[in-house]
Amino acid sequence: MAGSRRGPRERMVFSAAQLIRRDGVGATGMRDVAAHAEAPRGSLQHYFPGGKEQLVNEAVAWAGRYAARRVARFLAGMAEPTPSGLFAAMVRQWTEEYETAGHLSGCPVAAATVDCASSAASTRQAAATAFATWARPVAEALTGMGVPADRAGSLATLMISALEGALIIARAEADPRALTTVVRELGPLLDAAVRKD
Amino acid sequence: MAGSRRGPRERMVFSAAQLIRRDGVGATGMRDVAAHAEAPRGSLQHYFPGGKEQLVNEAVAWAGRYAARRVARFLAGMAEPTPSGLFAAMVRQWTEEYETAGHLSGCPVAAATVDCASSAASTRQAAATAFATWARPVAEALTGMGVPADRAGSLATLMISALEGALIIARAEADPRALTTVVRELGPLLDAAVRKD
DNA sequence: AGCCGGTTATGACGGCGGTCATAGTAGCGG
DNA sequence: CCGCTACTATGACCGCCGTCATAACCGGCT
Repeated sequence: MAGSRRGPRERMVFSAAQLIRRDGVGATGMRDVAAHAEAPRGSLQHYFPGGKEQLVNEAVAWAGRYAARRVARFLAGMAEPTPSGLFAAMVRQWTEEYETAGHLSGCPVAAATVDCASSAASTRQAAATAFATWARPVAEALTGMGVPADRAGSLATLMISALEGALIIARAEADPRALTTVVRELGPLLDAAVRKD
Repeated sequence: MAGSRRGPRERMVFSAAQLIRRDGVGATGMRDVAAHAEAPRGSLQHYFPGGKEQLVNEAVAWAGRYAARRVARFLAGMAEPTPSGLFAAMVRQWTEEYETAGHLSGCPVAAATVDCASSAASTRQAAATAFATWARPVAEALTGMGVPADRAGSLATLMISALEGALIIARAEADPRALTTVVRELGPLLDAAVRKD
């Protein structure tokens, strides 16, 4: 993985996001993160003097930026972009993971929200900005496809909501069916929002 | 609350669900559950010899049945039921909670999935059946409203997905906006699925 | 060489978690 | 009164976790 080429700090943030999205925040220990990142345990307090909360917050922020980057890459790779195509591409990331890995992991931002929203205000805030970071390029892409500006933001929220919710159901069912279902049902609505002209 | 009239066992299951949906599974201790239920700590191992996993599983199952019961009550209270009306009623439960309590808690099934799907197989299974228990009456209601049978199940999945996802975003933002957004955007699609005749 | 800031290494500490063991109580049929 | 079952009570055990303290490294600079 290209991650091992990065510095130890970024590796730990990356590993934290990976472990959190699989096991949740509570079940992810600092020692686990260091081990997974093949980083020295002593570096944790050096790079993250704010402790676990800081590490989690940075992992969440990293995930938000990563999701936004994915959206940009999807758009660049689509010849004739459509809202449903973008949504399908966003979801495909997880269905592909299921096909290759044989199981489904969740979204670190969702995990952090579920585990920390009521206890750690800073993490809740980090998750909110992560979602915003993710939704912004989606909404911009929609307007670029001809969706009226006043609906683009709402539809972006709907897309991410449906994705996150379906991901949870799919994990519970250990089956990506819910993901493909929301793509199939939501796609037409999204395309119908494109301004005809 | 009517809960104190029930037996201690059911009270503990109820309390577990409440604490889990607020703090997540990892951050919810057995002692906390007993204290919240005003039940003796010693009763935990008596009623739940399977330990925390059993308690969590029962809390998840209870939440699934509760959600299904809510759906039935919504339908009974609606003069002219429509898909969008049902969805709005399902979401309203949380927006109302925000208005009265001033903050948003999550869904215990989602929390259990996020925290346990990759570690406790029985809990993952319990969450899957809870979602199925919830989705079934929704799908049946949709068919009763004239939605073609082959789409009712898919739309029920989409409704629950959008609800769960929006709930996570709303919690992160500490604002129910995402919930109202998905109702507004998804409502028309749901109503459009009703067979015209 | 000597120093020094940025790192890594390691062990200890306090707290809390789930679980177990054991004893206690209350009710009740015999 | 006995014995039995259902339930309650309490404390102890062990392990893990996040955090801190302390010391060692190590490259580069003077």
